[in-house]
Amino acid sequence: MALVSDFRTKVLDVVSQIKVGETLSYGEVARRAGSPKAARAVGNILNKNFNPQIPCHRVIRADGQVGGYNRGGKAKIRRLKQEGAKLVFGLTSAKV
DNA sequence: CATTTGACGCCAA
DNA sequence: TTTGGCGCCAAAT
Repeated sequence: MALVSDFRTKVLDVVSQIKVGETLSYGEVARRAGSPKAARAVGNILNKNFNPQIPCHRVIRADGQVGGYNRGGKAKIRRLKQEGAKLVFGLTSAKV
């Protein structure tokens, strides 16, 4: 009953496990959720399930980009910087 | 029920 | 190195 869809629940669970200052990529979350190729699905799930309990803003792309955010990528970056996450630099990946 | 979209990821040109 | 295209999964329409 509690299982709406294994993936959805698992993804939300994994994301909620992210600690402060840590950032996971969609691919990583997808892999933990049980499907290493469901990175797209992960983004979709988070996008339609913005749970205040889940730090979806700590989930970024594998390229190092922040990706997107229901509130706007800017807000996401802001939140990550505020928590001390290793953000490259805004939206443009400044590959040092 | 089938099709389209979407916060991605990786390979090829 | 950069840009483009394909592949994969789930949810929405």
